[in-house]
Amino acid sequence: MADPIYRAPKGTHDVLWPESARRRALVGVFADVVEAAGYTELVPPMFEHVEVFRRLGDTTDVVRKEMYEFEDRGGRQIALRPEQTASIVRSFGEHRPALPWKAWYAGPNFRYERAQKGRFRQFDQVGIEALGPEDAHLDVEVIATAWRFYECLGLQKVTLLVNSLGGSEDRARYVSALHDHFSANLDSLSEDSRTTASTNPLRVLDSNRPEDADLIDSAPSMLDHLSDEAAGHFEQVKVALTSLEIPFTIQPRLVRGLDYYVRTTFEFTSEVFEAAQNAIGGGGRYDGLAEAMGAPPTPGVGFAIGVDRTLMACDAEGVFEAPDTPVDVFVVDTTGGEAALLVTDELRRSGLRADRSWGERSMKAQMRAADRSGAAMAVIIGDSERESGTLTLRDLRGDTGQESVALSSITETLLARLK
RNA sequence: GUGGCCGUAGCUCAGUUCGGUUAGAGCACCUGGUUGUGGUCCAGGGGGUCGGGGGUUCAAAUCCCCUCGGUCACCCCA
Repeated sequence: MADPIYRAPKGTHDVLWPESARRRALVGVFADVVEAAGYTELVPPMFEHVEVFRRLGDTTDVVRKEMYEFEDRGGRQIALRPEQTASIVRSFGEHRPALPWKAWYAGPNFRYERAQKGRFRQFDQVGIEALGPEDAHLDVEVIATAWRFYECLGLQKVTLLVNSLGGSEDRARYVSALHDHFSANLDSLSEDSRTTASTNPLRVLDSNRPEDADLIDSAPSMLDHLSDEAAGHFEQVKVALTSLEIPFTIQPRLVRGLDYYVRTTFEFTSEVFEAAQNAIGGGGRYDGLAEAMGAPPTPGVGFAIGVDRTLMACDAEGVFEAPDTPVDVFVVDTTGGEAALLVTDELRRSGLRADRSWGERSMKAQMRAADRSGAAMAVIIGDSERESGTLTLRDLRGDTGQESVALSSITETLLARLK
């Protein structure tokens, strides 16, 4: 293939129709689901001061090595957002809305990584964040909202994994226990995991390297290190999920890569994915994040759903196909095009979707274009119509033939025929 | 950042093992068969410096080197 001069940057791609229509439809479904639960849309900027994201934690890879950072012309240190929770919480601190505050968002994020299946440098997420209540039922509302969204798309093979990381003290005690466990057996860990074991032992639990499997299996469980308070919170979450009849699996090794999570964490994976990147959504509680951003200490919980991966899961399950959006009418004009210009304009102003063909093409060619447009009806304007001041209407879907209609009544006739 | 695989028409791919007429097919596109009428059918047509550069050779899509791109996996995450 002759290389085009320019191509989309690595890890990005153009979304052409009909996939573009499908994405828009997905966001539409999402908006319906979350707005039905009282979430309102927040549209944060796509870039922030670098410091906003640094608050997410020094050991978070997303922040440490995957951010698109640059200095703007005013000397400000800016980063394209690698996720949106930080922006939402920053926005919360800036505007101090009344609590509880429930916001949803949709839009692209940017991470400098090597692309692979289901992982891109620019990727869309939809998500919600709820700030204020510490109520375990809020955790469950957030999880349930994601679950209902997947249901609305028609997805059946989604698995919900839940875990509790405990409060910050619990977490610290657990990390130290993990550290001891791994340090005692460093030799049997993979090379990469050895360094991770000292910097961020929790992350080792996420390793996919086969050499690490045994030591991960034998590692102490987070659930044994929960305080009574955290254990109680987690218990409430499990009970409420059960009463909502949302099936879940406890995954004590579910860590997640953003360091701000405490207590409840969860992840949705697709069972039908052949790809390694099988997480289609995830989230959790981040009670310390608002404070870290300089806002009044405010607990929060939320999730992000990956649009690209969710659509891949839909593909794998054969659900949520791209909507077909053909025009209603296609105008064929062999008299030069002025008639088509006027007729399409009139039809469009009356609310009909109308397209036409271009150039001095034969009627055969124009009819072929009409057929391919998917339009239900064709309006034909040739020399004889021009002389008699009429238009010919042809049904393109069935075999009901065609009829002659006065120029002045074309719109009302079409509206009646297309009903 | 590390490793595996792959780059031939707009798309999906033959051809590369063992170098040898003018590089093919299907789909898509255009024109005609049908001087006004689509979808089926038939005929014809346009479109490729075989990702790019260098090398070996009488001769390279085919062999060698470099490079760019894609893809999959690790890391990490959606």
